[in-house]
Amino acid sequence: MNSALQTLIDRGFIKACTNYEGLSELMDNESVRMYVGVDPTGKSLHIGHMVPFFALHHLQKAGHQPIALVGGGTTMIGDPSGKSEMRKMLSKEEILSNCDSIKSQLQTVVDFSENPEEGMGQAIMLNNADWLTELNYIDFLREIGRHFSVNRMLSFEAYKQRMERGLSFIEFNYQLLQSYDFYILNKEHNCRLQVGGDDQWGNIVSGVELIRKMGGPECFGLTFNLITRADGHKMGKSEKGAVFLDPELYSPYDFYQYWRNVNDEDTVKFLKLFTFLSLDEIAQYEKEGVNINEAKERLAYEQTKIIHGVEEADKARTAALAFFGNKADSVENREGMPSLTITSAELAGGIGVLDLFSRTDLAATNSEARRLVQGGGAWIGETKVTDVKALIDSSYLDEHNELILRSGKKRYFRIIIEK
RNA sequence: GGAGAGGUACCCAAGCGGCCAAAGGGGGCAGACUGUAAAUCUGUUGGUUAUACCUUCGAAGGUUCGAAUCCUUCUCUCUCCA
Repeated sequence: MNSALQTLIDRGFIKACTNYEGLSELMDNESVRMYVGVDPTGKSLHIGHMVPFFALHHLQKAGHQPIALVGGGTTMIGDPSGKSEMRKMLSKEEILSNCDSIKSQLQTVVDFSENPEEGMGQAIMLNNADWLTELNYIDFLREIGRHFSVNRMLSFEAYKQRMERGLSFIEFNYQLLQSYDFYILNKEHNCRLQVGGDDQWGNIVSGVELIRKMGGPECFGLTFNLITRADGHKMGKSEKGAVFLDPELYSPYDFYQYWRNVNDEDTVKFLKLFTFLSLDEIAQYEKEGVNINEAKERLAYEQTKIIHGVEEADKARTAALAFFGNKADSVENREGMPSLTITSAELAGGIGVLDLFSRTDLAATNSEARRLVQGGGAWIGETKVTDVKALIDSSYLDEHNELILRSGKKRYFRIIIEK
């Protein structure tokens, strides 16, 4: 088996492949161009989107050439999946701006630079709007549509389920468009492999078949396991919704905490999938008697480092250690914490607890803050606040002239006082 | 085009004239237990200047002392038939 492919298998990425032997041979013989699709429906990706890109990272390192294909064209018609959701018809401008931010996020894992390191493959980013928007319906049906059998499409698992609940014509066409993408990428860029989540299996296979029917070379499809959590929750979802990569939407501190708090059973699995640590190194954490919390700290640190950079990772880690590890909580250690600045004049006048908490991320509204106080989960420093009418003034300041608000045991927020 | 069934809070889902800010479950938050884990148990879960008030049950009108509940129109979704 090809060593790069073997790496993906060992790390737990792979679910299925259209032809292991063929792909392995191809990868042994040449630098393979491969693609994965991503829809620019939002400003930020979340960690669930990243699995295929982590896989691409390993393949790029082995000298293969990743293509990130943003679905600018497919997004134009809106994604109809999810029955209660309104179709998102994004403007071209929105899509373009989304593409930009998505690219910068992908750059943390895949190297798109012009001159990648020695031995690494060249990565590029393309947008399927470039060819999809020009399509002529009649031509498309004549050349592409005739290769698809409705009977066969309906036999795919993805559609079977939708037959129960209803399936719009537009959604039914996704498979054709995605297959066409693969066909174009093969023709124009010599792309031989498409990778994606397991839910993409049907679409990927039909792309491979389309290329064959159109007289192209044998192409390959590779899908990755849908990542699940041991507790059955959806990967990448948290109390705040999706765990976004954008620091504006999900602070690096919270991001670190998300990984720090994964299930015991998931820890090693996630180390393999979401970090670049060698398997040997990860094996250290699997040994009997190893403190599972060390593994989780490592996971959180490595993952934060990849997405937000060393600096943010360090800050998040020191902040976390300061509050959970009983280390001296110097001001530097608080840097990674979400914070808010208020003036000393305002504080001197006294601020109601509810008001103060609702201005932080700890409570969205006054009522939520009230519940928190009444439930006994609101803290300022080491003082539990139990009176909803309490006025917070400078007497609450700690030795660093700051306020550290806390919701329960885990969520912290730092109030910085401006003179 | 015809017939029927529906649109309820973050999600699923009860309610079918006042006791409804709306049962139950999921999810979230907090408390207990812990290892910043899981499981379990308890509380809580529209908003506000808070023993009261305001806005919510697809949209707009109407009946009524009083509507998520009844009537009219509109709109969207689904199922069956053509």
